[in-house]
Amino acid sequence: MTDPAAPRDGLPPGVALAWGLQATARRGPKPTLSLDQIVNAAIELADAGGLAALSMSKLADALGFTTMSLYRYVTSKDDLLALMIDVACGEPPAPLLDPAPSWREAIDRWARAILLVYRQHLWALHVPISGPPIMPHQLAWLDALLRGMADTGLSAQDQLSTALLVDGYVRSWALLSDGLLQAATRPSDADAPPSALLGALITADRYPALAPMIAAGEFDDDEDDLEDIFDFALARIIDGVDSLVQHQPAARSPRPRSPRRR
Amino acid sequence: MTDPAAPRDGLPPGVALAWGLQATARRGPKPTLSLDQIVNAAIELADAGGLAALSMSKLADALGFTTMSLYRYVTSKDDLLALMIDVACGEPPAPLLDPAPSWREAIDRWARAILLVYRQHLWALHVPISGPPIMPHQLAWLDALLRGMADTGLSAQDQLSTALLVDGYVRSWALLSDGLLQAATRPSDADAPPSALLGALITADRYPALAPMIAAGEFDDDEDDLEDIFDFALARIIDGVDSLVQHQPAARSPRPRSPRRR
DNA sequence: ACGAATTAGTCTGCACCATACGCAGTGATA
DNA sequence: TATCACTGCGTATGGTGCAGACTAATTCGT
Repeated sequence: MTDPAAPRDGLPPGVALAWGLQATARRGPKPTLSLDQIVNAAIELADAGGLAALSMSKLADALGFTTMSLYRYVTSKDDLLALMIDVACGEPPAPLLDPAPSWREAIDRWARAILLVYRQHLWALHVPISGPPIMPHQLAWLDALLRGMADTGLSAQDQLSTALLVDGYVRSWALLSDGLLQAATRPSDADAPPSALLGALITADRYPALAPMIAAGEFDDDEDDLEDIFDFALARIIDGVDSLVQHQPAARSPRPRSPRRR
Repeated sequence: MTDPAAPRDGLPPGVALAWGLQATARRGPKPTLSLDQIVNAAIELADAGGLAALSMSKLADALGFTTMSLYRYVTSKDDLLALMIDVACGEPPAPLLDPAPSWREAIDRWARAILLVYRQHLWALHVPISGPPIMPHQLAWLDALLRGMADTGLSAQDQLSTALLVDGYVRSWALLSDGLLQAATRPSDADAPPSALLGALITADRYPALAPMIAAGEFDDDEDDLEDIFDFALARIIDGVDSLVQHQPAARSPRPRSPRRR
């Protein structure tokens, strides 16, 4: 309880730091390190080599300090990860905050913008979610998306649900597409062989719908195909929202919230 | 290269095992363990305590063997994880394979069925994706979904993209909803306080769209709200596919594949 | 029937991990 | 000036995945 990162009531340790509310210390030697340095160096390491490449000792080495000195700034590695995610998200780019020609366009732009972020910091998606988003930058992104949906006429709940849908798909897509690309650009030790061998295993009687597609080569995706898949899915999501918007013009409440208990 | 798990050309080690093509060994003492035992015990451990609770030594302890004995059956922990995922998926339940009244219904049922699986084996979603799905049960699930979409009239590529969309959203939803529920059912050390404190931090000038929603309590989700969110998103996805099906009745090819290079 | 070949499980050891704890020095405050 | 909160470091603990040598069991070729 003597760490400098215990500033306010109830808040989880890292969260308070991210909002910049630490009771600035006075006594003692000036810190030669700073939280910013640490977090940025950690992001650099994780960007380069994934979460596996980020250990407290490697991070300390990169900064020229010993492992344990980091714990003066961060209460645990999980804490550090939370801060890293928030910094890595960054502020939503300015064009996203300008009013878009339509909410369809707004969602589309938002999804593509955050996909870039996720791709750049893929490790962030591997950090387990431990609660609702409460970090400033995450909320800023969410706010940007909600602003774009303002003129859909949807209820607040539906807007939130839509935001979760869009973000959720982008996240899983970022993970999947990276896995596919990485597999495709590997030394080929397990590239062509499976394609042939699997063709023999995926028989039409066990996989009646899949087998013909494999045989037709629909699985041999290159990078452009992957982009097509994302475009397709995003368009489907937006169409799905659109069909709701069209059919429920204004002041709708077709999905009443379950009555509040307690 | 002397392990019994090196069966066929090119295939990654675990994959071959999952398809059941190991060159059955002859000489030497009879194995007292079996791959099934190991994988099932590992799944049990992971189900109970997450991926963090699964270490080779804990697994060996649970089976009453030493750590290293496991490596006679499995070439690496990653290998084990791949096998675990395949077994944990299991065969798609029978009702999913019966023809549904409509493809809309088929997608809906499939998504809810696989959500149950993901919820039961959440750890599986934390294992990084390392390539296209090539395990038998994963492909069986994919095939089941594709069968349900057969009468959409969509191209094979669009069907695949749709499948990826549905699965991708379910995955991210399983992860998120678990995180939210876990946070909500925690000892309350960080439950009520943030809600109040964050309200003060999330100001209307920095978060113009979000702040009113927070103030209105749209964020205080209970379990039923979470189900509503999933229902909503799934309906949006299906609607989005529907709008494409409606506008492109048959034999469509509006999204030409990018021309094959190489 | 017997030795050779092959395999199952164990043991030891290595490199690495997060982090608890205590200590030395620093430097602003009383 | 004396205090003492604070920074940064060293050491230590108990964990991880896994390489490699070793023992004992089993089966094949002869």
